[in-house]
Amino acid sequence: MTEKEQSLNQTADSPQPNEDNFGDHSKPLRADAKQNREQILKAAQKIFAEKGLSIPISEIANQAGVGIGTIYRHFPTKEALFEAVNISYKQRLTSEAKSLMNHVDPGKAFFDLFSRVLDEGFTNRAWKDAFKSGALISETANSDVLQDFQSAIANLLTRAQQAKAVREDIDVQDLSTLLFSLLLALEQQGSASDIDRFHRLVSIAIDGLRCKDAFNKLK
Amino acid sequence: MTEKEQSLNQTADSPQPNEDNFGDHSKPLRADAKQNREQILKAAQKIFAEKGLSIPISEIANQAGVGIGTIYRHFPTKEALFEAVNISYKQRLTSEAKSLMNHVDPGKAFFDLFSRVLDEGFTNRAWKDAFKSGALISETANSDVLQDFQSAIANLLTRAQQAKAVREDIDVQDLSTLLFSLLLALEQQGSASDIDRFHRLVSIAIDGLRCKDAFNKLK
DNA sequence: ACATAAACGGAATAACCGTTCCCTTTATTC
DNA sequence: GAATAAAGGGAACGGTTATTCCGTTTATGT
Repeated sequence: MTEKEQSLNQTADSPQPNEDNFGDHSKPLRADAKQNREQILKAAQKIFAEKGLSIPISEIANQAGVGIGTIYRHFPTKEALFEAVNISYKQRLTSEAKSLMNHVDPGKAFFDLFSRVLDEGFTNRAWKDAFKSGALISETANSDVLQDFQSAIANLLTRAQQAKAVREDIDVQDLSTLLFSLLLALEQQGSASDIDRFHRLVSIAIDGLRCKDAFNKLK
Repeated sequence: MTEKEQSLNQTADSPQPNEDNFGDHSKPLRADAKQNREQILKAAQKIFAEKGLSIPISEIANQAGVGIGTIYRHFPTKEALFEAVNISYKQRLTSEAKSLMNHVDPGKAFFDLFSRVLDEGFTNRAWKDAFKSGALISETANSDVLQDFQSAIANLLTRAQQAKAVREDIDVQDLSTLLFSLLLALEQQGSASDIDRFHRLVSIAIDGLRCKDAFNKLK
């Protein structure tokens, strides 16, 4: 659906104004360009967080005070812009995950991260959409950040499982799916005082994840 | 987004060919009309179940062997068609719920229904979309069927809670949200052998829903 | 068979958006 | 303060659908 008509109106020598500096860092940007790029990212961050991936590009352009063309000068597609915005979230959570890795209680460390990811999603719609579009689970580019994120989580999970704090039959994929599903849950549901409901859901998930050995020992 | 331009191209006396017999049962349908209506419902049921709410209407028209116009003669909007299809799912599950209401073990009865709803969603995309569009939780029309469904579930839940099989701090809304979230989980994720993953998820949810008293008693 | 209202079909309409194109504006360099 | 290449803006394009409109076909009653 994206790779259809490549070289249609491309009369073999036109200057190809776009698809230039997207890998970026090739040439220093002009002063105004750099500023606009930042405005765009800021606006995108705000609007994606509020309304999710589905808003029209034009809305971001408005908010940023630039034209649509300017956005496309800086980012080849809407998705690329979205990705750019999401990288920072991923980095933040990754660093939180890493700092939790040395926690004395592997179970607590794991469930802390679990809650953090969900809390982020509760207030940040872009984060949910990132999960939805698979941006956190598989996919293409920015694999450095993504892999970091993945392996940090995997590490916490494994340690928690070894400590018998988390049931052993699940893997990172299960975890992603579970997170994904909880994040989506509140998407289109009533919005108001749902924080209580949300916490109850999280609590159910956490109890469900717990290793039953802890209880079995009591017998 | 749906109530915008009402009477724009409406020159005050045009015959309004549509919006006639949608409340229906007013006049007996012509023989071929009745047959087509059934074909449409059958096709819609199949295609919605396979591909969800997002397929174009034209695809249903093809499958049913009728023109687009015919569909709109019978159903005022795409959503109305979707709703018509979904009513039967709701009715089926409602009757299952009712038959579980007298089960000796309220806990088992509740978790059986819980699993049934999820299994349905696992193979029926329309069912997921129904949840997504809120069709099972709040909303407008067909309130008879919906209320039946809701109260049947509420009943099972309450009984299970009274029997200390399910934690007492949740309500039907929580339950809906949880179901909703699990149904959505597998939507855009890998598809192949996901049934195992799905069952693990369900198992997590069920364990999380259990009343902790059962374990506490062991102390 | 015929008349006629009901039902059909599907081209045309309308609205929405991502992306491109190209003309205009501006930062930078000398 | 020109010259010029980079950057900006936003109208226009193209694709996708839901929905409408109206000329054609058909079931039904007589």
